[in-house]
This record gives sequence, structure tokens and C-alpha cells, in this order.
Amino acid sequence: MTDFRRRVIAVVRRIPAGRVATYGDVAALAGRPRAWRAVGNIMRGCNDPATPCHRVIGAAGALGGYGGNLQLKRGLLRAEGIDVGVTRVRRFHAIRWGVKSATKRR
DNA sequence: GCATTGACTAGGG
DNA sequence: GCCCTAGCCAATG
Repeated sequence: MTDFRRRVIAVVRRIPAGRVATYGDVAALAGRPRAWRAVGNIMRGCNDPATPCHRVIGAAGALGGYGGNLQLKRGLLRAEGIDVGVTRVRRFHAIRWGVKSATKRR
């Protein structure tokens, strides 16, 4: 468990239920705005049950992966009150979390 | 330690 | 709005 990895996990755990964050947002909050790729990589191997990886989705509202249990991820998100479409989240901007506080610069 | 990969993102067609 | 290309970071082989 590297420092960056645990930091990313901490950020993911900060995501409130019913809200979602993009990989970019998580990376920014973790201190590495340019490491969204690595964030995805970390999520891929996240074995931590306390880490709601399903609340981390793509910038366009795409669910991403979840290792083949993508429909499970959809179910979890829907269970939290999030309207999820077939391939992406609906009302994405409304449920997105962390962007305003992140102050991401480009 | 180098090379490849991947739950990504932004831009152009 | 979807498909392809280029760039970036950490993890893994």
C-alpha cells in the first residue's frame, strides 16, 4: 500500500452516499491532478470493502469498469438514489461531488 | 529498473 | 454525440 494509493482511498471514502466523483476529481483531491490514470489503476485492484469504488465514475458519467460486475455497480448507484442509464449516469452534474472544492486548474 | 498496460481525459473528425 | 489519437501516472510483469 503506497502513500498515494491510501490517499486516493481516503478521498473515495469521503464521497457521500448519493453522490459520485470523477477519476480526475479523486486524483486532484489526492494531490495528483494528472494521475487519473493511476487512480483507475488503483481502483482496479481495490480490495478494500470500505472503499466505495462504485462512486467513482468517468468524467462523462461513464461507469467505467468494476471488473465485470458493472451491473452490480449500477445497482449500488441506483440504490443510493442515483439515476443510472445503461452506459452512464443521468443528471450527472447534479450528483457530482468534489469539483467546486477541488478548484481544478488546467 | 525498463517496458507495457489500464476502471482516464481532452481535443479533433 | 460517437470514434480515434495523444498525453500522463502508478502498478505490474
